[in-house]
Amino acid sequence: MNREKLLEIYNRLYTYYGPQHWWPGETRFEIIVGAILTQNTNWTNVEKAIANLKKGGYLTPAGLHELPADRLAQLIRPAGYFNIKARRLKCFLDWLFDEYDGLLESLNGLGLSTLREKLLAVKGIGPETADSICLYAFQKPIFVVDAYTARVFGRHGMIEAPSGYEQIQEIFHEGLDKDVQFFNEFHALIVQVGKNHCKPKPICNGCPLEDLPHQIVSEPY
DNA sequence: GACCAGGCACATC
DNA sequence: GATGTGCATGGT
Repeated sequence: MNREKLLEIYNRLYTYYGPQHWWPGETRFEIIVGAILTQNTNWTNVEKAIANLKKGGYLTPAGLHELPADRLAQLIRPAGYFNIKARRLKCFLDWLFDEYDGLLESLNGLGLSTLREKLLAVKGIGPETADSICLYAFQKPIFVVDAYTARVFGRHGMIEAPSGYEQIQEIFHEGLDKDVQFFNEFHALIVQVGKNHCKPKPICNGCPLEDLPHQIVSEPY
């Protein structure tokens, strides 16, 4: 039912911002680490943490698996929440080595719903992080919801007041074709408009969605 | 100095 | 099941 509206928003954002080339990260493992580090955190801070890991030569499953947690925490310090994120990375790696011998390729063979469930069972990986990993690291067709998604589409009247993660995700899965590249680009574009215009204090002037019906509403998610 | 950032787990009611 | 809180750095 919302297909037309969703596509109009996508087209406007794509016309305005162009292709986003997501996820920023050179390897599958870097994407996964970035997904955990960026939880509630500005990406520029994550880049510094990742640079530290790269510089030390630790940005591999084995490298991080062997690194002591307190040493890891110091390296990812710029990303904020460094103690808890060090533990979360460790949880992921412990699981990866316990269950799959440290081989990410083994995860690639799993179906989308199985992979998602298994990721969610890892402490520190919630719905958004799991879906980011599925979509951006493993090219599985799933739409990633985040705070920007809720805010942008809440303001444009497409999301009811209190909505849960899966409820919002359903809107996109129902209205759109399950296409990896399309989901990739759409989410990245939503982050762009969120960063530039659709903030808690909106900067509607110059927003590519400015002339669409919208109003400031309480955060729906 | 206040506000914000690509969440999540856990406690409490 | 809903709501509140801790986690923390760095840019605007």
